[in-house]
Amino acid sequence: LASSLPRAVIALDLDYFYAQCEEVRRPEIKDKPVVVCVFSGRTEDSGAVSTANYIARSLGVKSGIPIAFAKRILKDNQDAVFLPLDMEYYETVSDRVMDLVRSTGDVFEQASIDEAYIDVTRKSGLDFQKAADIARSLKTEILHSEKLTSSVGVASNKLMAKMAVDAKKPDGFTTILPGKEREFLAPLPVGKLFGIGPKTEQKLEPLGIVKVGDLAQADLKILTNLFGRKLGPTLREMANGIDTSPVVERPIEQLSRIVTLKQDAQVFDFQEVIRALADDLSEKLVASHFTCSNVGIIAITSELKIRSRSKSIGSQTQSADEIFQIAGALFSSYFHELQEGGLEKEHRLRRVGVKVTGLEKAEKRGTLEDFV
DNA sequence: AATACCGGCGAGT
DNA sequence: TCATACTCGCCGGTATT
Repeated sequence: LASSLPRAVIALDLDYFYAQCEEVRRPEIKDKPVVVCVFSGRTEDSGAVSTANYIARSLGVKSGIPIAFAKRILKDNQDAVFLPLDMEYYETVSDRVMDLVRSTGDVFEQASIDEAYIDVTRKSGLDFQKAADIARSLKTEILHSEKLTSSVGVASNKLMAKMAVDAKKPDGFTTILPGKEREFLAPLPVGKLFGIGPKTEQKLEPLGIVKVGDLAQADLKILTNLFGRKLGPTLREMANGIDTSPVVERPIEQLSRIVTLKQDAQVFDFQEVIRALADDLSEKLVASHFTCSNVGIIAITSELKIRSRSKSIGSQTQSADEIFQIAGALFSSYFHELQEGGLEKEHRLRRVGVKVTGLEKAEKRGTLEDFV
């Protein structure tokens, strides 16, 4: 009953995307280490590395490390280039590429700014040679139109297509034929399976589950006890190369904005910051014709603990004032909670954010002229 | 008992 | 060493019906 019909799925991943976008607009940096940074503005080099090109990666610079650390690694490399994130530009490039990808498949699903899946079951007639040809020409088209290299994976479902993409990059091309899924996965360390991170890996290790092949045969009861009634069984399915989730273009379901404060604040004057975040979110909602029914706040403490509070509102809104009112109230009550709890330490906040969920497409409203 | 909501955690780009 | 800005999904607990 749970079996899904045979499919041909392509996963596409634009290589080291932000850094490659920077290389495209400034070709002279192509043979240098390029590091795209999110400067938090606390000090000169505070912040984290978002993406680096492969020259920088080969020297040890990777996503998530502090900018100061990256600079130390590259201190003897006089031609290393550190650039600030320019999301607007990357989004513009991404939108053009995604239009191309969308038009290549029967069904399209964008997974992130630089990743997408397409179902090509119909277009390929389930002939994997044909599916691979489609993937190959998509790669070529992206290279010609945008000068961007990409990696692709062709397989029988989204999970396996993703595992295929990850098998070889940059500029990779990997096909996993139907029936060869378990053979491909079995020798990999469990941590390489998409969805299994450090925490899950640590929980599996004491059970002697270190390879995906081990997980594929693990006891269902043990997995269910450890990971819950949904996730436990799913993990074993994944390890067997099974993934019935369809390729579907899904509307966005949440939006958030978060900033790092100039300094950790005990009782910070949040009015201004939260106002700005709320305005930004409202603008984004209006521009994308969405409304939201839930407003939340995010607080990251000095100890990097994440705290959140949220509130459903009875109706759909996209008003900056309303979002700001609710976010402000949530911060107020959060502070009161902390004071009553006497958690002095937790008072210090490093980053604060606002989040809206319960997104729905806004009814197309008449323009002002319709009313006068 | 089923469903909805909430806050925390984990994973990924 | 210092530690961004997002998005999505699941879990357990609690409230609502």
